[in-house]
Amino acid sequence: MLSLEMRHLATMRRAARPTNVLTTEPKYRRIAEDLRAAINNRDYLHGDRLPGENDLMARYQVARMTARQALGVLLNEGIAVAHKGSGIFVRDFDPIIRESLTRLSHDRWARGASIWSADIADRELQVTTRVREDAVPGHVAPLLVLDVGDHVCVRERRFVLDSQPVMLSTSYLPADVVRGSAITQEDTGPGGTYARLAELGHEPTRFREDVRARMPQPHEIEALGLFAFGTPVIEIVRTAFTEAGNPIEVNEMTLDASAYVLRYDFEA
Amino acid sequence: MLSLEMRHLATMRRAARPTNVLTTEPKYRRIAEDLRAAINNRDYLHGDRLPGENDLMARYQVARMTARQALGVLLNEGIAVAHKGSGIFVRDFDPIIRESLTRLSHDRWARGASIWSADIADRELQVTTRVREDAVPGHVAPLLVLDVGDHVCVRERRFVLDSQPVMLSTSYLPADVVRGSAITQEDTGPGGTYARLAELGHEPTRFREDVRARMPQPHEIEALGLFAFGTPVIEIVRTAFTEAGNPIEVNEMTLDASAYVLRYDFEA
DNA sequence: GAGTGGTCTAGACCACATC
DNA sequence: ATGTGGTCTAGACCACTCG
Repeated sequence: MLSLEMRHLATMRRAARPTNVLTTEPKYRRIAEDLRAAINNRDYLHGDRLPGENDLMARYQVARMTARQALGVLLNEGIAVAHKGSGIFVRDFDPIIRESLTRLSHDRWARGASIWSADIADRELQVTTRVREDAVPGHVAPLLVLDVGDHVCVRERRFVLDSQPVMLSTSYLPADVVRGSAITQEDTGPGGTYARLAELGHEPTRFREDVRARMPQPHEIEALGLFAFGTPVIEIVRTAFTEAGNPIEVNEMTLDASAYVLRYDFEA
Repeated sequence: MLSLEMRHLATMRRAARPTNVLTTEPKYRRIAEDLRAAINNRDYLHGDRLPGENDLMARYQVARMTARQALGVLLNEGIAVAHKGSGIFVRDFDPIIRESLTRLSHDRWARGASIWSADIADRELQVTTRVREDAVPGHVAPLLVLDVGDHVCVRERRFVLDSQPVMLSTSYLPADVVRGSAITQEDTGPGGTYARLAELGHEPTRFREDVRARMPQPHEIEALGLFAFGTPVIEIVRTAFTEAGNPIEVNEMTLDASAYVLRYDFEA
């Protein structure tokens, strides 16, 4: 183990940065680099336990806080996850592929199939739904071309796959349009919201998805059961338009980025 | 300020968790919550300086490391950015919208326009390109239906917008196909790589984009000039197929998630 | 019970930015 | 010159997990 440290002391002086002749990386980062290199080198595989705080303190002769800082780097990078009382483990990435274009093809949802069926095959999906009517949020109003104070039907859903929450979804529809339809019920019936909209004469035919990634807020960490560090969320804002080009629904989705790959297929 | 702390001591005992009757949030998190709430409450606006370590130590009567930990939460959430020697500031989000579908429409790139022109209007874009030939990387080989050991033309590009690096792009093409064409040059000529592929009888007509988000690796932090904390990257793997359905190019893109929104428009 | 990560204290020195 | 964040030490107690 000492030889390990000697090697790193030898590589401590690195290529010069702007002003100084010698720039030394902070200790915690060099420790993190070692661990990262070892992981990339397959010394530790998915699920393997990494050296803990005490190991690193002994190996590198540093204080506990410095060892923690080094491990914190890997947690922040999402390369490792901490299990309290047990250790820090290498993380893997085995995502759900979300087929985005074909999912919304007319023949699929018009027949009554869930738009989710293509994505997750035969894995067990549980959905909890809450519906309410409320004033349109400020950031949604312009997307639906509504005025502040106008009311919307708000459908909040939480998707749990194999007992693992994977997505939060909040859908906004003009209250005047959907009032009295099954859209205001928890169960929207066969074909879901879009089939009901079609029956109401507002069939959605064009879609826009705006995708961004960011770090989660605490309530999202809790609702999605994310690890406290290193897991971004993907935010999708989908707007559905009628043939006439009028927006009829806005759906804000928040996805655990460690669980998803979004797939978009299209033609030139 | 004392009253502020008193309020929080009052709300310190929270809704019960699994076993314990009383669960107390760690100090650093309650401090972080205060700051987050203040930001959401518009007490601090984009670019405003937040209370620093010394402020928080005095306000909350905690040690420096605890105050640092609280600020670290906001940095990790990407809500704030640290400027050494100056302070910690509220961050904003003013993204480039990347129009993904129309960008690749045939008439656009066939006419010689850059696929980027639609995205960024008249802002100044600089591209640095490196081209080389190499053995196909293991993770790319199956996408291009190549065997290990087969060679590919590798085009590495770095896009800098208004002196801010925003995207890294690595494109792989079968070496046998593109050898001798302008694709192996830094400047691929009018219409770019796809126009040259068309001339070679391998016109791409179908595209697949797989999108994921993750935390950046150190070399990506450096290459993209990211803040060290709180900024995920978006990874796009685009595969281009010919009319016959054969993959002809794989392009791995890495985007600063704080700089981009991906927009996908499509029809039912 | 021994080991793990999670939180916290009370100091210290440094590089950097601003005035 | 002062204040800022960045790094680091050397302790401590806790809750949790596992054998």
